[in-house]
Parts: sequence; C-alpha cells; structure tokens
Amino acid sequence: MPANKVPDIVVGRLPLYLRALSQMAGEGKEITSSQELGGQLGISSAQIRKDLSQFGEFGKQGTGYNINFLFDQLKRILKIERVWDVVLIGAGDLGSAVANYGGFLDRGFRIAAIYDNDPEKVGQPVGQFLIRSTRNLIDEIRTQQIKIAMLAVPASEAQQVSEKLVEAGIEAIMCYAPTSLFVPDNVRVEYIDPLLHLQHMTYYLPE
Amino acid sequence: MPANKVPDIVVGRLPLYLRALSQMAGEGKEITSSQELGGQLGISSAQIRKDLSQFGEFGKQGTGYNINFLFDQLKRILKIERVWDVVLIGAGDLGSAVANYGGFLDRGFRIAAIYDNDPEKVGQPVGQFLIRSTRNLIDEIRTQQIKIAMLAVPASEAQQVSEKLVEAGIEAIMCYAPTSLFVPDNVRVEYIDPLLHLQHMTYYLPE
DNA sequence: TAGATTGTTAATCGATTAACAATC
DNA sequence: TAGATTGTTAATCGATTAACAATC
Repeated sequence: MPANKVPDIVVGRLPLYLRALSQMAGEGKEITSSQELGGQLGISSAQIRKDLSQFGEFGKQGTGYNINFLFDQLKRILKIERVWDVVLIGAGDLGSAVANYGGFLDRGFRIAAIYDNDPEKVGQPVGQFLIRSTRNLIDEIRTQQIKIAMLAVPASEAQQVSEKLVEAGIEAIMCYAPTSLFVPDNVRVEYIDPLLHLQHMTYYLPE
Repeated sequence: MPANKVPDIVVGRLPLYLRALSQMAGEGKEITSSQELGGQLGISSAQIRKDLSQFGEFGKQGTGYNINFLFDQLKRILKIERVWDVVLIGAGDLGSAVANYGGFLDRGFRIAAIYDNDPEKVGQPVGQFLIRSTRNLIDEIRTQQIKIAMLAVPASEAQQVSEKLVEAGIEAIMCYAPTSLFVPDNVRVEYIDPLLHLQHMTYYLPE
C-alpha cells in the first residue's frame, strides 16, 4: 500500500494521529475530520489528508473518518496490530522507571526482559521482572528473535552495548543515553534526551 | 546576533552540537571541523556551517573550530551559561526517576522542587527533595520566578496542570504525558513520548 | 607557500499549503 | 438536494546541499 516510498517524516506523524484517535475513541466519539484531528494536534488539515493519502483512502467525503476504522488501519500500517517484544538494557533509575511503566502493552509493546551488567543487581526484582545478567544477552535475544531494544545505560557504555544488540539481531533501538550511536544501515535508532529539549526551549526564554 | 529570525529547526540542532562538543572536550580534543562534527552526528558539514553562520563566525578557515570556544558560544546562544531552575510535577515512577537523575546540573538545569497532588506522597522524600503539595504550587512558582516545568503526571491530568503552570508564570513545559497540551502562544511545550518513537520504528521492521 | 576549511551564495530538493473537483 | 469534507493537484514555501572564493 505504501504507494512507493513514504517520507520518513510522514511515518513519524502516524503515531501522533494514532494517539489522538485513541483519545477520541476513549471519549466515545465515532467520527472525526482532518480539521478536528489537526486542531487537536496543531497540524493543518491538508497535511493530515495528504499524509493519510500516502497509504490509501480512509475517509468519506462530506463525513470525515470513522475513528475506530482509521485507528485500526494506522495500527496495521505501523505494524502494531500485533504486540512486539522488547528488551530493556539498564536497570538504573531510568531503566526501572521504564520497566514499571504500564503503558507499553496498550500501545503494542511488551517488555520481555531487563538486563544489567552490575552483579549486585542481577537477580533482583524490578517491577515484575528479575534483572538478567548481560553475560548471555546475545544468545537470549537471538533465541527469542527479539528485534527491539530500549537502551537505558550510561552514555559511556551505550556504543559498546549497541554493538552487542546488533550482533544479537536487534533492528530497532530506543536510545535514552545522551550520545549518538553508530550502527549498521539496517538498524534504526531513535533518541530520547530531555536535556536537548530543555536547551532548545531556553533559547526562547526572556533574559 | 540572531541575524533576523533563526529557523526553529536550526535552534533545535544547537543542543546536539553542544552535546557532541562536550563529548569531544571530554576526550581532550581542542579543535574540530564541521566535517568531523557532522560525521559524529550524521549531519552534513554544510548544514553545520550554515547553522552556525546564523549566529556569527566561530571558526578559522583552514583550521576549523576551537571546541571550548564554540561550546561556550553555543551555551551563550542557548542561554545556558547560567543555570535555570526547573519544577517537576508528578512524583510517580517517572517523576522520581527524573528527580534522581544527576545529569541536569551539568547541562544547565537545577530541579528546584517536586510536586504531587497525592496526600500520601506529600512530605515524602524523593532523591534530595521532599515532595510538595500542589496546593500552593501557583504561589510558590510565581514567587521564585521559575520559568520551566517538567510534567510527569498522567495524560488525563496534564492539561489541567499545565493551566496552573501557565497561571504561575511558567513559559516552557517539558511534557512527558502522552497527550497534546493547549497553552498560550507565549508558552513553549516540548514532548517526550517513547511510544511514539517505538511505533515509528516498527514501520520499518520486517514481517 | 600549499593545503585545508570556513562562511556564503545559488541551485536543488522536499515538505507544506491552498484550492477545488469529486462525492458522500 | 445542500452542505460538508475528502483526496489530489499545483503552487508555495522552506530547508538542505553543492560549490567556491576567501583566508588562515
């Protein structure tokens, strides 16, 4: 269905649409329009229609979009009708918070295991998990055919850990460490660094 | 110095440059080039030179950039030569992890207080803080003239809390809640939602 | 000096928006 | 039907890149 090659920036907006649709569905709404959806997200209605048109025709002229239908379609397009297993590397404060966060399953992801290289932590419980040693990480990930990892280790260790992950067959990495990773072309990395956002905003503050 | 109006997308890359420069400085390097910096970040050298040229001339032909000098200049441009006080709202798992994270001070931010509306939590310690009641939140923030807030409350409460923050004089909000906020034009919001990134990546995974 | 790299201009590329025929 | 909203095309806008004179 991806007509030819959909711009990455468009793909990146689909989860946002999904989130807004989910919120609307939760409020019991059944129909929405590109205008309403755009208003919700601060995006023009034209852009939403154009984005969606990359993947097919999901609306009805004069009416708009059926929320549940569009929701299901976007889930299919993003490949999250199914639930993906994810491994979490790093059981520090951040890793523990991530492990305890309950919101993943709802949105298509299940934490399958949490790893740490600190012998004192290995075997300890975090949320519903027991922290595993990184010793057998490669084998274990490969055996379970897990493709997604979340990296919550110090910046200084991130690169080396990412290389292990790639060796284990991981193809998508959510990197919480404030550093850039070098990985092969077939592996995608997304970064989360709140400091980057804070520093971006201070530019606009007075004084 | 911002010649006229610098594109927001350019401003957004400056913290990335800052981070890479900081890493280089940590390795004892003194000089870098747009090419090296770009290689580090996966950005073209032309773009880096163009971005920097929006703010002045920081390099030397034939030589490149003095790392410490450029670092200081970028901090000045982003207004983080000084340390900004930040309030943190929400003392759940995520809020606590944020409160315990030590990396803020290094990069220009100090958590001044942490708030929660749960009476059971108020008064309890988190990291080096005692959780404060949201009852006097508006007055306290206004008195201290704090301009930046991090929002780690459930999505369902985020909008209403953000309205209080705006009333308190907050002008920049880092929103961890998976929802869009409606705030006045003079208030900036940046969002962090790891699920959005995960859902973006699954699009590219096979199967 | 010769080699290297900046800052900047012009060209290219891509993304957003405006507008409207189609149609529910 | 009349009103509304889609899907899509063409126009606009903005961002990235290529190229090179200036110069350290």
